[in-house]
Amino acid sequence: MKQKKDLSQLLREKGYKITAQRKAVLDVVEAHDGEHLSSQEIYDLVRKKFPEVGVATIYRTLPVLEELGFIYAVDFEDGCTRYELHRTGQTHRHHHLLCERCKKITEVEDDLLEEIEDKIYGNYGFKIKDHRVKFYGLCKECDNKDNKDNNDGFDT
Amino acid sequence: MKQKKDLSQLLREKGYKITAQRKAVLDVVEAHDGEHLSSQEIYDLVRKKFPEVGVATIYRTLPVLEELGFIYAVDFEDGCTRYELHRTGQTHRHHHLLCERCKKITEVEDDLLEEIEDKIYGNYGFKIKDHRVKFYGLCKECDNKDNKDNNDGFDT
DNA sequence: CATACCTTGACAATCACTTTTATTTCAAAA
DNA sequence: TTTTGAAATAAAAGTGATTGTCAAGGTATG
Ligand SMILES: [Mn+2]
Ligand SMILES: [Mn+2]
Ligand SMILES: [Zn+2]
Ligand SMILES: [Zn+2]
Repeated sequence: MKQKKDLSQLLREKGYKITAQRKAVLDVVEAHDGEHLSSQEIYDLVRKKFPEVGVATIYRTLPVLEELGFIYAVDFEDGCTRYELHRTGQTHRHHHLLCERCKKITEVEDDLLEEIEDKIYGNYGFKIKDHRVKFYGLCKECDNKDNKDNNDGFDT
Repeated sequence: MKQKKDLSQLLREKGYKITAQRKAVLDVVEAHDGEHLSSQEIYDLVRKKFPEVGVATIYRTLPVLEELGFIYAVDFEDGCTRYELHRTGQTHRHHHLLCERCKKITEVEDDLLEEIEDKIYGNYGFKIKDHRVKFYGLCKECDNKDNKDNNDGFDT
């Protein structure tokens, strides 16, 4: 109820029309803050409230919401585009930790990249506006499990 | 002629068979070091030397070469998987700078992330093994062009 | 309300990639 | 060498996500 009236406003500003479908799609993504829903999952969720909506509408709406800055597309290389809420205040995309074992995804809100981005500007003259960062490895739980399993010192 | 005999060796070690198709695919990626070829582009290049090869073979071979550590898959969100040579000595994936204006892709060989990865291990207990990092912005040339175009101080 | 233009739903089409099937090749054993 | 069975291949059909088409319906103004 805080970002909702901005949708109408922003749609209008960009010359888009205000429709129930567009609101419904945003509602779903907002209701699932913290998750990374696929287009199909969003479609299924929208249909619960709005059974007659078409898939194409979902696929057309998501890029519009992204353009307006309400959502971000994310890619976890699982064969489909996923979306997450762009939380107000977030200036850059947050990073993701992907556990190779249990597939859990953890969000890292700290940006941590300013220094690197300065170095890159110095070395390449490339002016960075945003980034996509994924870290692959083992989450705390999976790492602990590993260490318990082979706690003999074979490290060669 | 330096990594080529390793292919046979590694294929054997992993229980894969040594085939002309697999060699031909690696040859193509090696011959295009510095580029980011799509599966289809690789297919077309392999066919020049090996006209009877099938697409499916290309799609099956690329993940095998990736598993063996010869190539990396990269994703520039243009609807297809691209591959690049895994240069010997490279321990982590290098980063890419993507210019939003001219679409040029620049490689950053410096890792620069050790410090951040330590912080993440401290804060989340997540043990990082590798990463995918893309920076979006303006390359030096496009940035210079921009600054020349509007060199009046409108910054509000 | 009327007009002009957007947006939508249904569904066909596309696109990258995978699976299937019949056939060939590899390499270990005879 | 020749045999032989598993593994790999080419070609074609299939898959699943996403996009294009188009007639019908909705939205914003006057
Ligand atoms: Mn996230
Ligand atoms: Mn590269
Ligand atoms: Zn885990
Ligand atoms: Zn540029």
